[in-house]
Amino acid sequence: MSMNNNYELYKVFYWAAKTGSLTQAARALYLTQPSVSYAIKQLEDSFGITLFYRNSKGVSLTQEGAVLYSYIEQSQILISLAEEKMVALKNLDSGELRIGGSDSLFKHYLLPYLEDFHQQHPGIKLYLNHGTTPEIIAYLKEGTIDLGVVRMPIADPLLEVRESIQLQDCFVAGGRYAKLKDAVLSLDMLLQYPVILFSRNSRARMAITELFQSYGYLLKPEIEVGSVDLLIEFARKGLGISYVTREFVAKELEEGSLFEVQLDVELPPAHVGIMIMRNMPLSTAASKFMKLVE
Amino acid sequence: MSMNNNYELYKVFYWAAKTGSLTQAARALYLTQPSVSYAIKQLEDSFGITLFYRNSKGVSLTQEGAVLYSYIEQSQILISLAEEKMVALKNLDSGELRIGGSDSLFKHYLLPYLEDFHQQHPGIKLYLNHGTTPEIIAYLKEGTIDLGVVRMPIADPLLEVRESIQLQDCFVAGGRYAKLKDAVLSLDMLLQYPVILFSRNSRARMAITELFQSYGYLLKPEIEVGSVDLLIEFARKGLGISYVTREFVAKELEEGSLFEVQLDVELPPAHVGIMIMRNMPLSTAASKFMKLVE
DNA sequence: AGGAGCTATAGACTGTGTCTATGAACAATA
DNA sequence: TATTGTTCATAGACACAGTCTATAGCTCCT
Repeated sequence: MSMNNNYELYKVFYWAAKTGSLTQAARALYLTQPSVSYAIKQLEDSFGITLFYRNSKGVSLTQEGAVLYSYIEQSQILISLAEEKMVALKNLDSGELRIGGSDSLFKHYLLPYLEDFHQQHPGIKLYLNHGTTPEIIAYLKEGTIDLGVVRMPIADPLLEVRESIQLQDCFVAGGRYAKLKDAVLSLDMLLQYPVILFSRNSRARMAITELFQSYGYLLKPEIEVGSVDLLIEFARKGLGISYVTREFVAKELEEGSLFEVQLDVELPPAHVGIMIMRNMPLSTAASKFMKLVE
Repeated sequence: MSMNNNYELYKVFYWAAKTGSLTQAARALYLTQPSVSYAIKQLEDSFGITLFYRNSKGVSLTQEGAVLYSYIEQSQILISLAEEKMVALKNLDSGELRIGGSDSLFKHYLLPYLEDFHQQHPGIKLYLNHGTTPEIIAYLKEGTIDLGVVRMPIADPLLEVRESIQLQDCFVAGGRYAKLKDAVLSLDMLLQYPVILFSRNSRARMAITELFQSYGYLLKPEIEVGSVDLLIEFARKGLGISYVTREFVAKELEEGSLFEVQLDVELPPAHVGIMIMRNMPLSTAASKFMKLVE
């Protein structure tokens, strides 16, 4: 009558109808037979409708019981699927991981971790979202990505930033400037050469510009490019001296197609930070990935 | 972790997700906010997964919470539909009523009740199943019909029979035998005339044959037909004297197209019984119909 | 007749899901 | 920067709903 049913009763009803036996339903639900009997009675009383015929070999649905079952069966199946799905999400057999960052960080820093993670959890879909630092922060705040990988420092009260590895930016040149290989340049000497920098809105660009400024110099690039690859490529071709992250040109430095230009001042180190939303729980996949990186 | 959830928790989850607020969910469920908070926490703990982001203006689903919701929403909608349907069944706004009986009983006895019932409950589908008494009993036992309307007596321990109206069978003839109108015949006198009987397996036929037998006569029909309508039609056309239920030829007797042949013995009355399965609950529609007939 | 199923009922107990009261965090006012 | 009104979380107390065990009644089968 009251129609304010405990949904638990439907679970009992489902198993009673499915097995055709209150005793078997009790076994399936880890209950005793009287409990099941009681639950079914409750459900019947609440509707004012008899749902089962009771006979000596079990129970069978009445006309009305069969109607109810046609709905409840679907409903219970959905719940079972939901529970399976949640286990899968928990076990990282399924789900998604959405990361924001710059192309270069993806390629030179995150790639090995991503490969590792993907191998461990092939069921997790990876979404890599690249953009500038402000864009990444915006994505994070609107929930489009789970975490962002950017250069420090980040000072946003809504964000929690975990410092990761330290990178060292430096100036590199190719064979055309081989004479500089063993020299130690001052900043103003460097400015005699064409400099290639990353585009204006990058944090590395801002950092080095400020450094020159603090010594009273104006750093004005000859060439400005939009990707680390081009930065490397142009330096190798001898178009100028590129300001890049040393770790990102490790291969080129080793094989000798690029060499580092020594300076008489120390360049500031760059820290990579992993940003997440403060006070917001991470998805299982995201927190697992964070652990992997640490 | 345990995955042995009380399904009641999903109801709470559904409303929390739907309204985006634990407080509003509590209102919808007639609970207090802490109860809802507790329920959600339980669900989250059981999965080991955070389902909601909590912020100062309510809650919103996490990635995983949204996955869960996509399943649970459907499930809850189905349950709501089921509950609505049960109310409809209870109120007889929907459902079905399946009755077994002979054509003649449907037409001459049940019809007014059926019309009445259908007018009161237009949502109930009527299924009329005609057959012989043993067939009706079989239908009843296999659950194909809710109740059967047959002639008494019925002696089956599995059946419960409620006696309804009493019918009186009699012999009727048409104009060609007008000379018998005021006569009172004995059984052997009647046997001088062609007799028209209903088919062998009918209970009325069996009853009258036995009566003749008890007086030492053999009743052998000239014509044997399969419907009451034909019984009437043949008598009117003068093909013989028909044995029919008086109540079923009331119209013909009144308009004078048939008259009753008086006998010097009393013919046994026939009782109509409504059969249902003993110890089996009736559907709401069926029990309502039973009341209507009484 | 006896036994082995099934479901229903009675009575006792436990623990879960309630409640109230309060705290803490945040947002939107003044 | 207080003030007020939201939100959700937590603590502690309590009642009763949903369990259990034990038993009875019924039907079917050997």
